[in-house]
Amino acid sequence: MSPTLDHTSGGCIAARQILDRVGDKWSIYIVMMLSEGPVRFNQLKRSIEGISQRMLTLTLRSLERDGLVTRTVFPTVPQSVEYALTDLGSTLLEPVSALAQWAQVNSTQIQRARADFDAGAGKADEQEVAGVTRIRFG
Amino acid sequence: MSPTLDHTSGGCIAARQILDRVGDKWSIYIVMMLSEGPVRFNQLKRSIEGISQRMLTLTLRSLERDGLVTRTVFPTVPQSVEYALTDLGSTLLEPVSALAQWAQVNSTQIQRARADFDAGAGKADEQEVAGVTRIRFG
DNA sequence: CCGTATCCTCATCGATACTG
DNA sequence: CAGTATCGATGAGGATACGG
Repeated sequence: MSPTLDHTSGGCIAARQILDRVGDKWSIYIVMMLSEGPVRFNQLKRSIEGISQRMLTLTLRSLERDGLVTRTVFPTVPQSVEYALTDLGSTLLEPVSALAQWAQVNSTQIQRARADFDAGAGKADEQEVAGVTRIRFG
Repeated sequence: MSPTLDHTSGGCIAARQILDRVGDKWSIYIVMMLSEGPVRFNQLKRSIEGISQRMLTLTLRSLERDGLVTRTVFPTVPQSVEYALTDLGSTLLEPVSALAQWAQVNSTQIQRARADFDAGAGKADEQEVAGVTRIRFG
């Protein structure tokens, strides 16, 4: 393990804040769709399976507010609006991709752990119980 | 920017799954508290500001189910229970810390973006509007 | 000390309908 | 095409009380 992992109080707060930002239901989908260049509103809506118009608007506004995406209106008729990652938004892709990669690498292990846990649920004699290796003093 | 960022369909799914896992309100706090060694239930409860007993239990169960933490019961009187990261849980700390570091580095920039956005809200003449640089065709 | 059970609240999000 | 407005369901999560 790396000895330089940041698990200080500040690190916790920072982690939570960014997870609040990008941990919602749709943000990463949008960020990843925009990773290759600007995309129009309805293009996003079509390519992100299951997103509602409402949530697409809300999530884009929120990303725009945080300086992660830009919104550009083209006054054509009918109008079209393009969304694109800012430089800041682009840099976010790196740690997010690292997380995604971790997930892909360890997904089978997690699935097995879940299956094992669910299989053993309720069986008291399968629970891990340590012997009394220490006496309480206090 | 790195040319090897994974924004494939599989990468999206993987990202969402891990964010569902670790993006909830309390998981990172717990994982980070356990990063330096085993901690007992009530120690966790005391050190994680604002967590309820209910949510601590639920989140720990969920982390245990996914093979990220272990639960060890010491049959002392009264009983004590220690939680610790598994090897898998430890490896998760790295991408999570990367995210936290990104958040810390860019937090001021985000705060300013928010302030700017909120200040300009409602003022139509401040919105970014592109000229008609292309004609719609179909 | 370490939980589980119950109730209650509030934010999130989908569905639908309507505007420039 | 790109939104906004409104409503309703759902579920996450806090408070509290109780049990092993």
